[in-house]
Amino acid sequence: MGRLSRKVEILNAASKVVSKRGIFNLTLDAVAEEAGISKGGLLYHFPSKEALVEGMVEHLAKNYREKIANNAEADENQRGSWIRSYVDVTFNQTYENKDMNAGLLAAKAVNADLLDPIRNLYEEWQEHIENEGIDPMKATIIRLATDGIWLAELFDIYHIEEKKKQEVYKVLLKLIDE
Amino acid sequence: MGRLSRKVEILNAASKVVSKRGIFNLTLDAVAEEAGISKGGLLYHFPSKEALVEGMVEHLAKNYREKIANNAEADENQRGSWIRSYVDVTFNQTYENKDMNAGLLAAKAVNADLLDPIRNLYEEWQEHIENEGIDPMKATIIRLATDGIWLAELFDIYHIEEKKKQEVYKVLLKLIDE
DNA sequence: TTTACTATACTATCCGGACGGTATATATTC
DNA sequence: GAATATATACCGTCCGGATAGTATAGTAAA
Repeated sequence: MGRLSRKVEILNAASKVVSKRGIFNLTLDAVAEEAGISKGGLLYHFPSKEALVEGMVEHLAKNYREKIANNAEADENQRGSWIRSYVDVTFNQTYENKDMNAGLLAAKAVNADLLDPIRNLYEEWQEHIENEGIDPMKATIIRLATDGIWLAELFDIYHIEEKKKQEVYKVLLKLIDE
Repeated sequence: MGRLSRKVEILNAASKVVSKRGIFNLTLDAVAEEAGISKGGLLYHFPSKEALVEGMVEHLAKNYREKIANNAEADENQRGSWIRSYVDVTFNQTYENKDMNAGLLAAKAVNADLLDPIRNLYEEWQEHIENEGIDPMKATIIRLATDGIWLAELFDIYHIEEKKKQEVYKVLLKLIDE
């Protein structure tokens, strides 16, 4: 297997379509074209649009879960490693964040039940964050503030200057260790 | 004018459709039915779907702006009145919050430029929050944490227990006055 | 009679998904 | 090893239904 599986390629294409062209252009034709496959081929792998979105959410939940977990494990300081990892990953806007947003929007649009894997993720993280030696309330507030950044970026609502964003980032990290 | 203007009724109906049935069901027919009007009547008031969504966003931005401002003015304590108002309104989940979410999602889906009034609102509030006697960084973090609650409720992603939510609320309010 | 509003009928486009095929690889049987 | 069968992966067309938007004729009130 020298390349990503076709399924994963399709899922990435779907995220790309949403990110670049919006939910209303998440059509089977558009995804097929972006993935370089025919519509028939797409439907072979995902028998319906809903199945496609389901796949998107599951895939991104898996990726994100691993990313945060690996990041937390790599931290030499155990205390607060999960909340630190969460803050890190959210602030370091990567392509995964975009995929996350695309998946969230797609699931919310197609069928809110498809958000379940994200709900599970959210609760898992909260569980970790509240049980790693940091005052739970403080940890929760740091987490929520991080989610606030996420909201602003999801809707591109608040053009926070990079410098200011980095300051917030630093303050949140410092708060963890106080 | 003993009743709301027809336009406003239509805008409320549109928000309701999005809240109850999702973005993909924000169709002219569905909005017309929800508003108790014909499709022709709807198109008389809003000549296109985009115009309708534009109307939604402008209307909710106006309402929200007034609501936060009134709340801030009614506060006997000047210091921190805006951030307090912002936290209050966001935590007290009202129908306006639902409308806000519906409008955000609709604008994001139809044409992200339509989010401009929200961008303006966001920056206005930030301006107030950073200049009312509270340490700007602290105020920003409180605001972001509040937005985190907003994100969770927008996607119904985190089933925070009401009790816990109220604790967070209280802690944020207390932080303002520290 | 103008303005504000409503209703109905219709058009053109788009989209999900079904479907009939094709190509290739691997087993199985004789 | 030739012939037959089966599974997997993929392609491109077609169709019914939904939807945005148009055209037009009407009503109520000021």
